[in-house]
Amino acid sequence: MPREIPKAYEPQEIEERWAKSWFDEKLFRAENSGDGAPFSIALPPPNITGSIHIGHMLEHTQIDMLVRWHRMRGHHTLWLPGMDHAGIATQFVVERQLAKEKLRRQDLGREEFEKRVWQWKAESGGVIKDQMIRLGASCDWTRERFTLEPALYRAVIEAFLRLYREGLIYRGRYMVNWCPRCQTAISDLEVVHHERAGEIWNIRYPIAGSKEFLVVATTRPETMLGDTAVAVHPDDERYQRFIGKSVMLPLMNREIPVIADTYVDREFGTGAVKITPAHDPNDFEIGKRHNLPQIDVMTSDGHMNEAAGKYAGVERFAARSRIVADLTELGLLEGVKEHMHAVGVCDRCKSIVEPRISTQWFMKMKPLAAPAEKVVREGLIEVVPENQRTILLQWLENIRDWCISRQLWWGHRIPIWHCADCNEMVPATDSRVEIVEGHARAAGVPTKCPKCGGEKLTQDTDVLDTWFSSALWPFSTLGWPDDTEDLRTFYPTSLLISGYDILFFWDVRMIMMGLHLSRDRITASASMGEGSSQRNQGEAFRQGSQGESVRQGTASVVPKGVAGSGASAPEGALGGRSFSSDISLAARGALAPEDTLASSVPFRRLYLHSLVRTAEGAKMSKTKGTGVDPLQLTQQYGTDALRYMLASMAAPGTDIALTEDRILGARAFANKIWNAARFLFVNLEKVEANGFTLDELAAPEIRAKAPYPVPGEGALAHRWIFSRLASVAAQVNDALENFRFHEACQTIYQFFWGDFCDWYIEWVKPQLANPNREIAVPAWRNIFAALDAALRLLHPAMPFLTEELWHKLPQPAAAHSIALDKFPEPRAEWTDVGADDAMATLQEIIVSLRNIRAEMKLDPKKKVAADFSSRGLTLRNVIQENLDPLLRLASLSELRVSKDHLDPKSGAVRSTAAFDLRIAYGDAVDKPAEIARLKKEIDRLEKDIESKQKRLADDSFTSKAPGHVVDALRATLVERQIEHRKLQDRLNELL
RNA sequence: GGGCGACUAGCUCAGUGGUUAGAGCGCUCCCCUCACACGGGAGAGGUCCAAGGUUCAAGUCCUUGGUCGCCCACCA
Repeated sequence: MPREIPKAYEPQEIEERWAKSWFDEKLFRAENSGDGAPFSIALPPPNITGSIHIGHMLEHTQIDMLVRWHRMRGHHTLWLPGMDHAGIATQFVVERQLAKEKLRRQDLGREEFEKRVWQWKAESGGVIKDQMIRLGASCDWTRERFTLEPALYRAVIEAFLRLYREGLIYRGRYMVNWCPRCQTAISDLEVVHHERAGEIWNIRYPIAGSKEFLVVATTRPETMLGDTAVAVHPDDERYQRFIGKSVMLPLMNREIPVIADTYVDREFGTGAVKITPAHDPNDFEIGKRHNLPQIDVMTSDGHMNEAAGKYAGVERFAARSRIVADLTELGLLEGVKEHMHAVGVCDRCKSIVEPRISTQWFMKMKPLAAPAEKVVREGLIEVVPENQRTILLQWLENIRDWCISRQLWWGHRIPIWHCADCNEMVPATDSRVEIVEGHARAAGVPTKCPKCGGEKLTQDTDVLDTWFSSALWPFSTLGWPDDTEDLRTFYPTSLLISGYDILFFWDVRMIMMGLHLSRDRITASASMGEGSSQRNQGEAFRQGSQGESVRQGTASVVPKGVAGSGASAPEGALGGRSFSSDISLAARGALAPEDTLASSVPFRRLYLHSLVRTAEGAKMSKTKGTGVDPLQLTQQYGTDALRYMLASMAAPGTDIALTEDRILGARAFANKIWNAARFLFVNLEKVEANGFTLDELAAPEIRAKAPYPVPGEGALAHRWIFSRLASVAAQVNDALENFRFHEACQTIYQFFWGDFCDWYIEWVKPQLANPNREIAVPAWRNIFAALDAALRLLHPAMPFLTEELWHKLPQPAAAHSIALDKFPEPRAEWTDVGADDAMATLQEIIVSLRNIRAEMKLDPKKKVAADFSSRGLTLRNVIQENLDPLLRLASLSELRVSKDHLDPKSGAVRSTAAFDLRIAYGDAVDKPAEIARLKKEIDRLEKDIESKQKRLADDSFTSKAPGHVVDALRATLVERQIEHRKLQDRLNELL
């Protein structure tokens, strides 16, 4: 065992060594954990694009603490890691790289481009994994998954096909959010709104065949080129006479009708609205109601198209300026005002999003939301903190259909083929995948159109939103759709820990998909893609929009083909895209039975952790340079310190502002732990000379039998520290059970630094050097056992340091790691109320004596005599029994114990209700200072006594408050009165 | 427009109706005592944003207001 322990804790070498060892040994394989109840948790898969940031580290620290805690408590524990292909984000990164070579992805072509992305993934996709390993995440890396790997690709196809057959996925032409930079549709959630000062223009639209105008207001003049109507409120008296007439659309010279629609707000602007059904969600709806044509005036990259007449080819914002200028010239611009409004931008590239009509794939959300709502409402998924539960439920109530198709090349390609002859949509025959050049693609390629027999089938070019595959993560990673051992063992997962910022993107969608899909698995006997669902799925979708039985087996089903697509699709995308729900409440009542729901939730508990912010409270941002690199902090302060700092600040529901002094504090703590252990080993060397061996003092079987009785004066501290251990273990268990990481940290911190170091070690130091084996051996045994327990308590938060120190203690030959050791149990037989009380009193006495010394400015090295007085015989006995440590810790030469009055004139006195202490004045007596102190104290006590007396005099208090509260108050009052009298007497004697 | 959160010591934050509201850092004084100066000891420091209300009892629950922050939202 290495004995050269450096004075200051140097984490770097230790951490790197253990991180590598844990990984190489596959220490955290689920198979290495205990055989208790399963505890499973899926890592929120980081995007392959990035590197670990401090937010990941917070998340991983919290997950890791719980995972390690469960593992140490013997649970069959799995933390399943993996990465997300992050479609749009990754494509964005690789496109940027291409741009440096002056290339666009179109120049490469789809296949080449995909190769480039894979290549890039091979180079940089492993960064996060390496970082996680380095930071000590105790994942089962043998089960690592990637959303685009074959097995998960297959799960995605399977999920798509099922949902498609059920009519829950449909295709149609609707208003979507279009990013002209990324050139793809994006979901509502990927549009972020920024309040901006823009302009609103008032434009005159001449009434056809008249000199009058209708003035409309717009913030986007360029869209006017696609106007197909002007709308007014039907009851608006100003415009009644124009309804049914038409106006001449300026610049385009197109005659468009004036229509009446109650959507129009008479109070806003001029009360007349231009209607552009192809470029505005509301106008889209109005357009449908009034059968207006939809004129798309833009290209996919944000330029005006040929429908824009002379503006064709002009970039959208350039067109805006030109149109405003042209209107001005024509005298048709009535005015322009500054106007605050929310501009939607692409979450990824920050381009202004263009609402646009396009043919996309959508998922009906209402039918999926109903069961999700039920499980959350009924607590089958527990959401912490509580307010996030409300937010989640509100979002589910207002859910709208999800645009799941992306015009990207990096992702899961939609498993639908289009017939060139009749436009029929033909789904993949099954969910099989084949590996081509190392990567998966759908293998169930249909060869013949079932409708027209045509053989010219081409696969849909769109890919699925990244979040579609993420939504399957908890079960796809465990082998779904196959009925695997892992799925049976670890699904539903026990817990999901995620940031609240992806609650809607991910967490909720997992709940919906999990409830809908996870129950139907393919048994091992069935071949890939040919299984069928065995269990009754419940009736949820029997009464779905198609009004027919849609829940059927996996591959045996004749595809429903166009169900839910085209004209028969539910109304609207944006705006009205709210799936006019015919899943009624009655249908909700026919949801699957509780136990089935309970066994198909993706996770039983959901904990939304806080976000890390800068010291100023702003969101961290790489572009602003306010992001913090956790690996750099790790280099500087140590991983354990950083982990501890993050955990100690992770109070549920509040964001974390990162400050350096907290990290310094955590580093000091790590150092403290290191040095406490160092103390033991350094001193052990000294006694080894006397024939002691580490094994006899600290072998596992020796530690197991602690505490050992220590004869004579030293017994108390030993009884007390084990009593503390029991209580601390219970508190930590309780805190971790409730995600109160900060509380767990604080409890351990106070135990280790305060109880273990400041009191216990100081108390028993002389015993360890005692030549009498009868004393030294049990003392050593106890302190090693206590240290060992403390390390195990600390391990979930500070894995490296504790692993290192644990290995310095003798461990069973088979033991690999503290991570597989047991978490300390709150052992009832360790609880010792008598020791707790006695110790508390002794501590109080010692602190009081030190206080007197400090106030008297006595030389710290000089030992002085003191007097102790108490009427309590028990207390006096406690003093006598512990006189030796007491004298030492209070730096006294002697303590005279009596029950006599202590004269304050000859020394400085401190009193509690139970005892008095006095240290005789030496040369200098600062009487005025003592009198001032007494007066202040008396004043405080008087106020306190008064308030207590008042409350006790109140009948309503004594009659209504619980008895123990009243009794406690009475008891305290008596104590205060005694203290007060003592102080008053002393003051009188001094005056 | 809706919703959520925060406001407690100089700073950053805990605080789960019930004795005298806590921690870390910082500050003051003392100590380089043989594990640790990333240390030890002793202190100072708070009308818990404001005003009402509920309650025997409010930092804690309710209402209103203020300041700051965040999320959601199709008012041109």
